[in-house]
Amino acid sequence: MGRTSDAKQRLTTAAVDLIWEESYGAVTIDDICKRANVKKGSFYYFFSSKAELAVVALNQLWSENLLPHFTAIFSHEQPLDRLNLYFEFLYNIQIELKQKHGKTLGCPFCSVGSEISTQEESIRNTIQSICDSKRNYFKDAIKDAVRLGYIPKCNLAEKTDSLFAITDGLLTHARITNNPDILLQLPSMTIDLLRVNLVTTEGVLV
Amino acid sequence: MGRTSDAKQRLTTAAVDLIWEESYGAVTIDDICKRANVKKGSFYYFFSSKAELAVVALNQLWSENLLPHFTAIFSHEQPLDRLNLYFEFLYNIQIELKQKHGKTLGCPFCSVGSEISTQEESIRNTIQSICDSKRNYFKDAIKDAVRLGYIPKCNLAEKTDSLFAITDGLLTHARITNNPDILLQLPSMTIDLLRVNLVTTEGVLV
DNA sequence: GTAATTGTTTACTAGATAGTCAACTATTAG
DNA sequence: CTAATAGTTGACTATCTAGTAAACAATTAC
Repeated sequence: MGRTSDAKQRLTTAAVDLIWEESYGAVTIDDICKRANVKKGSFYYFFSSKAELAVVALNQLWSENLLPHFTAIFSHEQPLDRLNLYFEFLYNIQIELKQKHGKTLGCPFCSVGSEISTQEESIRNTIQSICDSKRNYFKDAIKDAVRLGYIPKCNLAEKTDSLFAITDGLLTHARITNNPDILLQLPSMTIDLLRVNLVTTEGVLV
Repeated sequence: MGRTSDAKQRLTTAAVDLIWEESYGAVTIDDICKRANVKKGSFYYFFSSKAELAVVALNQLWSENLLPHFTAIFSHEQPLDRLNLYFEFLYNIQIELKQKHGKTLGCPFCSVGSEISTQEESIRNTIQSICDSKRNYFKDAIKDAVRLGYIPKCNLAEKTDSLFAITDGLLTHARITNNPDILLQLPSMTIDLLRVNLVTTEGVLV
């Protein structure tokens, strides 16, 4: 009962948009309110601080906007196909964002995480747990690729870390250089990084 | 002639310290002045804005604090040794910073670049050119490793990008997880990434 | 010494920003 | 209808922040 509203939703959407495009520190509560068409009094009705909003917004970006794609992509049977589809997905996002904003925005979790990890522990924890979720999709794909003989046996944790690091590193460089095209190298980089057995998988890879 | 002072130097040092530890956006001109023991009037005598100071500070961090180490490390004859020495150097920096601040600070160029690349073009350009310089040390090492037969022929630009991305990606994750130890995987990751011919280089590596 | 140059200090303004509060509005259960 | 609940609004305060300006202090060339 009581009055209903989607103001809270508008605030989280506005927060993600603005923070992804600019940065956590550059965006003020007033900015977010203006973008969401919400008065500041209402902001404080729903959230007690920018950090609290950011935690909700980042979790929502992950679970509502990205997780469904991860679920779909990483449910493919061929583990190396999963990775290539994921790389394509990443690239398409960056192209879309660049068309919209004129800027390559990279990964919001990386950008925000790198920005405020030393300051806002609540946001750091949020991002760390999102990273863990992503990491597991990589890990399972690599595990399956080993099991199916596409790549040699290896230190699973280390391979996962390197795959994760190379994607986030490239996304960061894409943002810094405002150039999404370096992401196109990901499939080929991954073949080397995972020491993919090209003979065995000639038919599987593109 | 005229009065002499090292206030400008104190300001750039303070700026690097604070921005590396926190973020560009979280640090105010007042913060930098306080840390440097410089009054704000003097700040504006030397710089016209925080962005201008940041450009000078980042360039100085690179050319005075880091470049000498790069020059020393990457002048080694064995290209794979150069990389391993560099990884060790990176790790030692992060350990030192963690002992000092209790936090793993990662790469300042990545953090700041990721934070403000969509906003302050002058800083973006500064960081991009520093990245290019770093990239060339990697590139030369890889080129030499190919020439000396330690790694197979490859797309040099792509290999350089992946090596650069994996180091910066790991540094970013180290900051986000406040854990420098993942950097210890870099030598082993690089062996896979470069498809190092272990038979040929058995004596060279480690 | 003194004039020119270089750097310092203090006090100031204007505007941005976070955060509060009390009055108001809409919705629904009963 | 009405009372409880859920959300909205606008005006307000206090503080922070960027940026300015004019007087002052130190250094050196002459």
